[in-house]
Amino acid sequence: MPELPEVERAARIARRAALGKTLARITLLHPSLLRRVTPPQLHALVGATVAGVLRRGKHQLLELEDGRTIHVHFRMAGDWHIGRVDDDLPRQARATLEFTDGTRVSLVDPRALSTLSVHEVGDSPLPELGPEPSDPALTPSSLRAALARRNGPIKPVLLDQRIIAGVGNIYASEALWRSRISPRASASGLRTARLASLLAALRDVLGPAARLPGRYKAARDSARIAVYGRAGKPCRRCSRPISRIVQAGRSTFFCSSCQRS
DNA sequence: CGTATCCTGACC
DNA sequence: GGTCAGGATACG
Repeated sequence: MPELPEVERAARIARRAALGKTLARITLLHPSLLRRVTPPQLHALVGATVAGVLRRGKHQLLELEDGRTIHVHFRMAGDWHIGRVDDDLPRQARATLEFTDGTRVSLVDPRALSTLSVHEVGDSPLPELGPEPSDPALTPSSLRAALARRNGPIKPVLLDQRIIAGVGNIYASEALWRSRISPRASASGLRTARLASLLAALRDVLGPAARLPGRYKAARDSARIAVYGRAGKPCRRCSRPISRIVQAGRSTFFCSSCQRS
């Protein structure tokens, strides 16, 4: 499920469910969650109140009034499910956050790759991340500078969260298709004009949360996914078949006819 | 740089 | 049974 637009939506849902509420109980339902958090850390959260729910890239931060932070990353398949403490647990619930008002926020994840960690005051919960797509300081020339020392093809580099936070495998392919740039084009070789169109395409395809402040985009066409998963089907621009290749272990979909290096 | 790894489920 | 999966990281 989750790239930036889906995580943005999830963070909103969590915010509506949890903001201002006080934790009554946190339960881990799958041992994979123990990779980043200990039961004592979780028990110590009881009684804390959620002061804010933020998204940064694909990361979610539940900021507590006392300055601690709960960090959640959905990885490939995580999502929130909101319910009440006496509801049946959703299938594949991996952790639950229960609040004193009876709200239950469940982390559901069929693959159990999601991570949850607790950070004390002064302990930064986030890894090194590039700018948000919506950051006005992100410009074609700043992007060019960020790519200057990168050797390989552009598509895998776009997945590096230190370049632009929140770009994932689907929308990387989509943005390259929209800007007619080959996924195999050299990252450091792209000139500012082409990066301007790539950046515009990324902001467009990543949805409202990725747009520059104050800019609207009217139509959310159903053709938002133009290439991903469409190997062999006709390109929506030139009708030639879409190709699938593997780069850095991930699928890339593109049109070898109208996307050029 | 590429590859393996963490997990489970869907699909061929 | 094998392959693939919208992510990230640890390795060689």
